[in-house]
This record gives sequence, C-alpha cells and structure tokens, in this order.
Amino acid sequence: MTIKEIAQLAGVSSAAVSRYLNGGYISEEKKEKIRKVIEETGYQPSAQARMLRTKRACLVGVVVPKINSESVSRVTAGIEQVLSRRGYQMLLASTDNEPEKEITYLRLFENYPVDGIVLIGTVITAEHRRFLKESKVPVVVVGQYTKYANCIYHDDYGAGKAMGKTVAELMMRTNGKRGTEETSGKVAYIGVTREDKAVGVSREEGFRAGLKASGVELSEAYTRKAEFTMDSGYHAALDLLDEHPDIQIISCATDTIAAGAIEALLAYSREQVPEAASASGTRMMYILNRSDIRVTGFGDNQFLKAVTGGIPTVHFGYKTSGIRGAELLLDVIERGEKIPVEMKLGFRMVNENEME
Amino acid sequence: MTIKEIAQLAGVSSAAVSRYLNGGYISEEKKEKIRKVIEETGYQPSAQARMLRTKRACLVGVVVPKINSESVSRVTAGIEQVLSRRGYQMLLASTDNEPEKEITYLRLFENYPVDGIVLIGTVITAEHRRFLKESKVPVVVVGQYTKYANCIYHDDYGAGKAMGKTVAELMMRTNGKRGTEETSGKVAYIGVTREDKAVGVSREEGFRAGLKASGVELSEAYTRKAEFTMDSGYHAALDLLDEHPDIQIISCATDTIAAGAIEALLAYSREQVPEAASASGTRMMYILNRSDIRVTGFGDNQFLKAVTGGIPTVHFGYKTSGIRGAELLLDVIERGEKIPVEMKLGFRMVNENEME
DNA sequence: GCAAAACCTGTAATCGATTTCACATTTACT
DNA sequence: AGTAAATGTGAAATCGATTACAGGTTTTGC
Repeated sequence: MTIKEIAQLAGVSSAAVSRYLNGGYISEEKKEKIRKVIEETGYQPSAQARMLRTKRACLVGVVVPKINSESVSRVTAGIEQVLSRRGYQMLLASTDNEPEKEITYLRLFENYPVDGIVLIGTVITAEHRRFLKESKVPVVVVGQYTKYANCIYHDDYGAGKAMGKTVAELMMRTNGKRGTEETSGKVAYIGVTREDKAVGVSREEGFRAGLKASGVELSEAYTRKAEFTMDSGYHAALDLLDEHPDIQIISCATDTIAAGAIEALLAYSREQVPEAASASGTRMMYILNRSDIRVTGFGDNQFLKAVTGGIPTVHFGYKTSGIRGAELLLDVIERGEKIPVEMKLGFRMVNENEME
Repeated sequence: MTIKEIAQLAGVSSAAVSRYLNGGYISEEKKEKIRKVIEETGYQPSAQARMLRTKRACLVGVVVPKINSESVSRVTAGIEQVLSRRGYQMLLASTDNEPEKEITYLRLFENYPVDGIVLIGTVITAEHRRFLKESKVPVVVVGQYTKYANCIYHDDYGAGKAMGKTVAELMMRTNGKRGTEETSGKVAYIGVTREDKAVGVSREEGFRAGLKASGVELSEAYTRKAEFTMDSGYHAALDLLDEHPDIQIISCATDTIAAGAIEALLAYSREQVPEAASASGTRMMYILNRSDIRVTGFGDNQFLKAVTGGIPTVHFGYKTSGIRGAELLLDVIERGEKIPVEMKLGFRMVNENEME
C-alpha cells in the first residue's frame, strides 16, 4: 500500500492524502473519503520515504556497551522518559563492549535516519573523536568526558576519593590502628582498563587519593584489572586472595565486579576451610562471619543490595544523566542550540546497612 | 554529501559511483578517481535512500520487554551472534513491559526499514495477533507460543513440573514426612500475570502438577502475583511471610522475583528477630541458618548464583532460542522459507550447591 | 576479419513519501 | 463591490540512492 494507491482509491491526489496525514488544508468531504480508504486498507505510510523527504524521524538512537546492566538501564530509562514525553522513540544498539562495534553502530545511526544519538561511553578512541567531530547528527555522550560533543559525566574522581576515605576508616576501625604500616597492604583494588577514563582512571585515582588522605597507600601488588563482568571480577579476586592471604578489603571499580569478588570469597573459603562442613548456608555464614574480608563497589546495584543486604558503594545519578542527556539532545535537535555543554553530576555514598 | 556531489567531484555519473559502491562494471581509471574523492570527503551513502530503493537493510529489529535482564540479554546475545556472522546488524527496542509500547515499536520497525523482527514475547494480545497476521516483514516470536508466526518457546510446563517435584522432595526431606497434610500449606508460590501464557500459566500449572504428583497441594492462600521485578517479589514475599509464619519454601516464577524474596527474608528476620544483633553479617547468617525457609526460582540467573551460592532454579536455553530464532528469521528473509515453524526447547534443573 | 560476448557509461525511471507552486474557490473586511 | 486573506487542490519537483536501458567500446573466438 502506497500513498498513490490510497489516493487513487479515494479519488484524490497523493498530495491530498499527504495533507490529510500531516494536517494541511483539506476539505471535510475528502477527509472523510480518505479516512475511510485508510481505515479499510489499514494503510501505514512508509517511515523511510517520509524521512528521506523530511529529514525528521522523531527517533533517537542510543549506543550502549551492554544491555544486561543496571547502570545502563537506569540511563536509558531516563532517556526514554524524556523522549516519550516529547514524542520521540528510542532505538538501542548494544556493542558488547567492543569499541569497533560502537563506531559501526554510530555510523549506522548516522546514515539511518535518526535525529540524534546518545552514546553511553566506555572508551573514546581517535576513531570516536573523528566521528564526533564529523557527525551529521547531534550526539550527546553520557558517562565520559569529551571535548568533541555535549557530554554528561559523573564525578568519578570525587566518588573514588570518598570511597577511599570510607575504606581507610573501615580498616582503622577494624584494626584499631591509625598507623600506615599496619594498614597499608591490606586493601586491594580491582579496577578496569585505563582506556576507560571515567572508571579506569578518574575513579581509581580518586580512590588512591582518598586512601592516601587517610594515610593508607594502595600497593601495586594489591591491584588487579578486570573487565566489566562478574566473571572477570571473580577471577581477579580469587587471584588476589591466593596471593595475599592478609587482604582485609577488596574494593572493586563496579558493583558487578564486586559481585564477582563476593563469589570468589565463597569459593575461596570453600578451599581454605574444608572443615567448614558442606551443609548449605554454612559456608556463606563462615564467609560473612570473616569480618576481616570485606568487599566494596561502585554503582549502587539494587540486585546486589537486595540479596546481600548491601555493601559500601556509591550511588551515581544514572537516571538523571539519561534525563539531562536526552534534554540536551532535544535542545540541539529542535532548537538548534549551538552552545556546547559539559555537565558533571555528583554522587552519594551508600554505606552497608546504613539504616542502623 | 550525496552521490551526485561525489559524481560531480570525480567527473563521472552518479550511476558510476553507485556501481563503484556496489560492484558493477567500472573501469580501473574511474574507480581510482572515485576512491580518491570518497576518501577525501569521507562520503557515506545514505542508508535510508538505499533502502528505499532496494528494500533491503541488512538489519533486524528486536523488541524486548526490558533491557536489564539476564534472560533477555542471553537471547539477544544469541541473536547477535547469528546476525553478525551473516552480515546483519541488530537494533533493539525496549518496551518496559508495556504491551502497547510493544505494538508501537513493532509498527516502527515495520515501517522503518528492517528486514525482519524478533519479538521477545510477554503477552500476546489481539493487537499482537493482528500485527503478526498483517505484518509486511517476517517476524519470529521468542519465548511464547503463537500460531500466527514462527515461534520458539521453552518447555515451561515441564520446567515447572520438575521444580514442583524438587520442591516437594525438599520439603519431605526437611520434614521427614510423606503425608499430604503436614506438607501442604507450607510451600508458597509467587507467580506472574496469567496474561503471560508461558510464565504465568504453563510454568505455574506445571509447578502445581509437579507438587501434586508428589502429594503436595499448593493452596491459593499461599500464592501471590508479582511483576517481573525484584521489588515486586520483595513485597509479595513479605506479604506471604506476614500472613503465613509457617512457610517453608517460597517458589518464585523467576530468579528476579526470587531475589526480591531473599531480600524480604532479610527484612523479615530483622523484624522478627530483633535480638539477632545488628552486627553486619549476623542477620544474613541467621537467615541462611533458618533452613526452614528456602527460596527457589526459574532462569538460572548467574548474578544470583554468584552472590548467594545458588538456589534451586531451572536453566533455559535462552541463548539457544536467540540463535535458533535468528536463523529462522534469516531463512525467511533470505530464502523466502514459507513453512511455518514452532520450536520447543528443553530445560535443565539446577540445584543449589550441585557440585557437592 | 567479423560476429558475439564482455565490458563501460550515462540518462532517466524508480522507490514512497512531502512540499512548492500555480491556480481556483470561499470568506472577510472596508 | 472590490480587495485581501484564507482555504483547497493537483501537477510536478524533490529527497538520495539503485538499476533498467540504450548505446558505445573492447576483447574473444573461429
């Protein structure tokens, strides 16, 4: 069914049908005729043809690193909220943490007709920068700082620092000491690639700074790199525990990694304490009882909080960043806003069992 | 940059450029010229115009109920694996569990040019059926049975039944009894809307059948309905625990709901056993120690398994269903396969601490 | 050496919509 | 009444690509 056929059936010109569809001058009489024909045929105009002509799709593309992620879903929820209120729809492209796929999908969205793109950033390569500079459609980057596009990012350094202080305090409270020698070397950190400036650099450096401010030094031997997966966190933590039996706190760059670390704690105890009988629950009790090994994260994952009761973590305004990002994007799309914007969002410490 | 401008710059016709791009007859000389111009300008052909003409996009749209979900992400991972191998790209639309949005996005994909659609189904309304019957583009439904499209679904009834039997056994082992009176009324079930035929009907009826086969009856007073969220599971479980202090097992329709139930157990114990001191970990120990309240789920969520050590659950071939779904879709798209297919995939019981 | 096949090329039609334009008809206002 | 403004209308141009077609050149085969 094309607009021509509809026009023919209704005995009008295709222009009339188009006007009917888009609210131009059209007599009641023809309106009725067209309405009827469309009703009968179930005609739906081709979005592609319309977009080819009008250059407007009322569509926004969002490129995300993975879909099974609470942080990502909070951001997209924020985006979706704004978009749907303003009559836009949202399409997602997941890149599975492969930066090249990111470029591919950015280009897809660029040529495909979307009015704007939100990139939930991980790493910003030269390729990314080139895209941002040359892109025909407006782009907003969420989660990473960049000069080449409007961006909204979180205060990862500040969050890291706050966590560092919290961890240092936790250690001192546990050990009842305030010296450096006694506490250093008992806190471990599982980070991510430094290519990710927000999480891999700022957050980690903030963490180090926070520790240092409280007189604790993070030793290189006590750090590991992981991917953004639970599995990867599991292996990194296991490795740490094997090598350094004196570890008291494992701080992780994300809650997902922290979940993996918790899993490792379970497995570790199974090996180390075979006499802790195999009855269900016993191991977990043992683990949780070992108050000398604690895990911290970043991101305030609700799932983790629910099933473990919560670990020290940081709440970022992910949903807010989605909301602001979408608003920024629509400003550019609809009002042609030209002034570049960089927005930094704060955070909130979430401590284990904070209700007490 | 359009093909015409490129043609102009290279001193050839637009047809020549098109042939260069798509591999038609073209002399080496012009090839070189065009290559250079494209190189310089960074020209990228408009996908929309191309598709308008060719009716092929090498794109598949996937409509999902939510993105922050392990099951959904496993399905999409399977789809993506097949698609990328065959040179297709994947676009996602998330509906946030709102069936009307599902229709909206299905229509978007239909008019937007995608070659095919995968619908990860929740409920199939009359509206859905109408779409499936009339759709211009091929559709595969994953996760629900339907007559109106190729579909791939899981053996939810069988899985439910197996879980029912497992639960019954667990109860008997705990109570050391085989009678009906003593065991009935101590197992609770948190299900979902019956509009979801797979999870809300088949899975639940299977569960009931499984229990019954072992002489246990699921009483209506011990069942609740929840959404597909942790929060909803939390409230349902709390409600159950409040009303029936004798509950021994809470079986949940999904692992996500089960996570909520575990959270409820934590909160419940905090209220019921105030003397269980507030020291971190103590509550959790208390909970896990209460071997008389257990939680089961469906879906084999890895996150849940990692941080809790695992609960009895069922593993479905989500990734496989994605793979098969994509293959089915491509068969229709590329080879015009006409024979309708219904595919039922099996399952595997996963029991807590099965390694022992 | 000559026909057939293969190789190149540009013009113009096409995809399915929107929108400009030129023109006709009403309605409103001095 | 006479002009201006508002309302309707369809033909044709347009968006940016692909491709059928018609025609020209070179290569191949015998």
